[in-house]
Amino acid sequence: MKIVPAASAEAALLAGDTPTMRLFALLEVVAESDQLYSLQGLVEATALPKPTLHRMLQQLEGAGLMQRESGGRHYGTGVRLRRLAENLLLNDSHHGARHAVLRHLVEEVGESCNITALSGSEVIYLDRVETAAPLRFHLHAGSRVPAHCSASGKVFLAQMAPEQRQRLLAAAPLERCTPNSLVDLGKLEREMKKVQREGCAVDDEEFLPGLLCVAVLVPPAEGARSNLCVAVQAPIVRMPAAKARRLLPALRRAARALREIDSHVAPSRGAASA
Amino acid sequence: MKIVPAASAEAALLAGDTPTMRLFALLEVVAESDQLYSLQGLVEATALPKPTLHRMLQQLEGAGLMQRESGGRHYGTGVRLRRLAENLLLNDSHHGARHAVLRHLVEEVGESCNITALSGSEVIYLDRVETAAPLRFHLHAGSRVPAHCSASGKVFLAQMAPEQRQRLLAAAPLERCTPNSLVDLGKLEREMKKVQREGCAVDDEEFLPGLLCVAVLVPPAEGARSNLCVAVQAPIVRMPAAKARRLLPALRRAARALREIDSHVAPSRGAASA
DNA sequence: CTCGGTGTTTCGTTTTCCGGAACGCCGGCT
DNA sequence: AGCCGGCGTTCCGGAAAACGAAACACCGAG
Repeated sequence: MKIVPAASAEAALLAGDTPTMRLFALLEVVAESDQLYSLQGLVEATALPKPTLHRMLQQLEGAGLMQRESGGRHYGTGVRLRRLAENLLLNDSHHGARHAVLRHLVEEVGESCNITALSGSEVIYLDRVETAAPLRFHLHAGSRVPAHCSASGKVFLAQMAPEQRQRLLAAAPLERCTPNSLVDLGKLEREMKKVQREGCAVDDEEFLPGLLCVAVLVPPAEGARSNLCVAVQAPIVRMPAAKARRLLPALRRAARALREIDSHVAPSRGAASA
Repeated sequence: MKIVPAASAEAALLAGDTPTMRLFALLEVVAESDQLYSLQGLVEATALPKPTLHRMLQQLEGAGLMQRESGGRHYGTGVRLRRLAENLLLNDSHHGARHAVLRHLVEEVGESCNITALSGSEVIYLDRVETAAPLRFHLHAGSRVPAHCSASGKVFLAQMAPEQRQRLLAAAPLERCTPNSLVDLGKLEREMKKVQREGCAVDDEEFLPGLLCVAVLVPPAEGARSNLCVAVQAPIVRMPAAKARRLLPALRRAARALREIDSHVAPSRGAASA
């Protein structure tokens, strides 16, 4: 039983289940703000014990991920971390390409769109591009949503074999996010049929009140299954179901474009350097 | 005293004294090349035991630092890691020597300059210093611009392997920001040749009407690639292309200065301070 | 239905991490 | 000077995580 000391009104404590993740969270804290931290400052910002933090910083410094600044009394990000960051952004052309497709789709349909994947029984937002419209939902990339009450989630579920779906859904009681959420296994099963028939799923205020969402699967290679969806999401006042369905062709085009991107993957051995 | 076994042509084994650092090294391996790795592929690339690698990847995936792609058989970098990378580069630029170099450059050439990095298919302004002249474009640090119609973006694209560039550009139709934008793949490819030949890229009203921009790469360590550019940006009425080219020596000096900042950090090992 | 290659799980051992308590250092105050 | 309070650093025994050989599960090809 861990009694977390309530972290005060200040910044939340470091999330972290394993030692490594705590280290990572520490890096995020430092990277997120444009300042140098003293040990004591980090103690206050993270609510971790001082010796622990000291050890972590030592390790990070030794590895070149952080470095001391201004006479050793403060820590900043290190060269190696910067290099990692640069390489990462420079090289992730898969993500870059997907993002481009998404941006183009948003421009075409005029509403916020996102790319999702299933992880366990949750849907992860891999990427998201917002519409320019002033009224919009704020759902950023990286967030997670229960599968049973999201359009993408229902698409993923619908392509599973029934018993696989059962296993996933039976694991935990279906959370009711809104009055519209499908929390009944029977109803959900019928919804699956509908999704299979229509080749798309609609989330009609099942996750958040006022939010309507339509998702289609990025078509898999061949007979296989896919773990990528594209979806459009908008306030229901601006995009009722009827209008959303009219956007389906554009969604499907984007989905096909995304398949193209993911189709060619690297072999085991790296070739890399030109 | 540690004698590293000659690193070989391939990054043979993972350096790492502690479990966390091994994880980090793994991230570096994945971030350094633009490809998706299978578990087996990573076993070959890192010489780590398979179950160990499997556990590491599980942990990273659970934390959102990596994610599975193309049907769960391959791993790529995750949203959270990308966000960390972007934050890092953004915030790190504000204080410190880089900003000073930039300010000095602006003073020298008399026009607004900025430092940029590529993220996916967009260019991010890491830092920017404005000229004092009253007529100027308002483009602040942190904003993003499509790679294909910005000078910095073209520099980044030009250093990529052709197929990587292809993937990035083919994903979505190239947006035409102005009549001058290069939206034709063939033309763009010819432009790449030119950039490689001249060692700099010019954006001649391709992003905003009336805006001319010249960018050079911050030279990478050795044979590697870089994800940093310096560029000067000004109204074309004040800085026509001919005048911009006359500023190239100053730009290159600044670029070299920026490399210096990133390279010599004086860690305990290596010495070799310039 | 075997076989080779891959992804995944198990489990006893080894290594690392954890953080309360205590210590040393320094600058400001009396 | 002497005291004090904040900060960085070190110790060390209990707790937790990582390790990786072996074995298992899965799939498509022969």
